[in-house]
Amino acid sequence: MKREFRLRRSTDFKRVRRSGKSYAHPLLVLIVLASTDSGVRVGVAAGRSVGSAVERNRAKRRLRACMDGLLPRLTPGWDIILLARKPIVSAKFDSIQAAVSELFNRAGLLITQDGVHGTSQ
RNA sequence: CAGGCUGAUCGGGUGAUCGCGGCUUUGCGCAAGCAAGGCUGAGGAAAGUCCGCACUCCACAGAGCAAGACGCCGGGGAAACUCCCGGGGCGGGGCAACCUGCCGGAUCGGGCCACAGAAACAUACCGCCAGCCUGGUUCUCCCUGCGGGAACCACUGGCAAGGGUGAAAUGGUGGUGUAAGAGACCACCGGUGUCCGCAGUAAUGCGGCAGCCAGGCAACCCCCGUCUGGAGCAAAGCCAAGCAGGAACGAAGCCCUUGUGGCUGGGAGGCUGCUCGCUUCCGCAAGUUCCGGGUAGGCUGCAUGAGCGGAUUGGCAACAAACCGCCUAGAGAGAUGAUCGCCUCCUGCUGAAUCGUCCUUUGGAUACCCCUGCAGGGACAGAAUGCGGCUUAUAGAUCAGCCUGAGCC
RNA sequence: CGGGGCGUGGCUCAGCCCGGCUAGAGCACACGGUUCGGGACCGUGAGGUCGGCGGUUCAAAUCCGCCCGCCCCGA
Repeated sequence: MKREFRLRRSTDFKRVRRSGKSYAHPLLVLIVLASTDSGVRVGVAAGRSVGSAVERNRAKRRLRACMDGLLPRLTPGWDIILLARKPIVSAKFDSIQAAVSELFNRAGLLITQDGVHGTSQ
C-alpha cells in the first residue's frame, strides 16, 4: 500500500476517530469519515491491547495487505481507519480478508461489479 | 553407555507471484513528477532501561554541610564503569568437575532482639554456702534464766556449678580445689585477639602467647574509605508559518563637583539540595510568578564507527598491534507481509521390507534403526542518536574440554 | 527519554516507615436464630501462594535485588 494513500497525521486520526462512523467485527473495527479530499486515505492502528510490539506490527501489516486488493474498488472521498483487535493475532489471513470485505460492504463503500455504488447507509 | 559441569557457535535454508522503506542509474518532462532497472533493508538479546560513556545545551572562584552510589586482596584489560580476564583469601552448596556470595567496621554512639524464659547483655528469680552484730516463729535441754542448742523465715555477705525456655544464655570433657563454688588452676579440644614471630605486595594463613571479659542485626540509623555539577536527541541548531496581550509581586537615604557620579543599604538572577562566599543585572525598572494567545510543519543532528570479517604476531586470558578485505537499516501512525511449493529438524500415526524372537510351524504375530505416505510443530522476540556492559526471555541444533558411576578389553 | 505510585479473602482498603503477636476492618457469601414470609437485626463460620523468584536474618506481607502486571506525571 503506497504511502500517499495512507492516513498519517495525528490530527487526522483524532478527527476520524471522534467524528467518524464505526463498524465493529470481532477481529477489527472500521471507522470512516467523509473527507474534502477526492482520494481515499487509510490508516491502520493497533493498540496495546493487541499484544507485544511484534504482534502489533504484524497485525498492521496484515491489515495493509488486505487493503491492497480492495483499494481500487473503494468509493473515493473517504478517510478510513482500521483498528486491530486482540483475536487478529491468531486468525488466518483468509478470515481477516473476509472480515474487512464484510465491513466495507456494510459501510457501503464498495463499488460493485457493474460500477454502481453499493447501498448507502 | 548413563548422568552431570563448563565454554563457544548457530538461531531454519531456498524458490515463484503480488506488495513496502531507503539509495542509485537510465529514459521522458521547463518543472512537480512518472516509468523501467539495479543494490540494499532488524537482534542475540533490537527487550528491561539497571550502570558507564560519546554527543549537545546550561553552569563553571572557592569552602563547608547535606544527599546519593560503591566496598575481600593485589595485578592486568578497557574510552569509562559498580564491567571483563586470569591469580589468591574467606564463607556457603555439590561425591566431583564446578557453582555461588551487597565479602569494610559490632570497644564512637543510638536502636531492636517477638513468644518462651529468672535473665536477651549484663544481671541474680529459684537455688547453693557462710555468718549470728539483729529480729521473729516452732521444737528441745535443764542450771527455769531477758539461759543454751537445732530447724525455718527474714537480714547481711559470698557464688554463678544446677534450673523447664529459646535461634541465641560464650565455652566442652576430665581432674585439682573450696564453706559452697567458679578458667580460680591444670591437661586436651573448640572459639577469640588494636599482642608477638614467621610466610606473603596484600587479603590472609601457620605457630606462640595471653585471656576466656564484653552474643546477633549495619540488605536499621551510624562510622571508615573512595567517588559524584545539572539535564537529556522531544538534547541542540536552522528555516517556514502563526499570535494579543494582561495581572500580581517588586520599589531608598546621604554627599556635592548635579552626573551614564560616589557612599551606605536594598531588590532580582546564577553557582540546579542548603549555607557562607563570589558574580551579573537594576533605578521606576531589572526580573520572577500566574492567567491568556499562537504553533504541533520541514531540514540538520542521523550513521565511517571505541565499526565488521579474515588470517598473523604478543599475551594463560580479557585484549592489543600492524596487514588485507568490506560499507552493513535509517523509519516517522513508524518500512520485511500475504499465498503457494521444495529441502531440512522434531513429534505422532500409517504402510512395506529385512534380520532376529515367539507360537498351535507349507502359516501367523512382532520392538528399534532405515525407507514410503499423511498430519502437526520450529522458540524468545522488531532498530528509533550511537556505543560498551549488566539483567531478563529463549524451541532446538552443533562442537570442544572436564567430572562421577557402571560394564568390557 | 526521565520521574513517581500501586499489587493483601469475591470487592474496597488497613498493617509495611521502625521485621516477630491468630494478617485486621467494612461490604459480599454460607449456616442458625428472629418473622406468617422476606428485608433489616443478632450469633456462628468458611474463604488469603500478602503479584512471582531469589537473598539478608533465628524469623520477611514488612528489609534488599531481579522480574511480571496495572496506573499516573513531566519534557
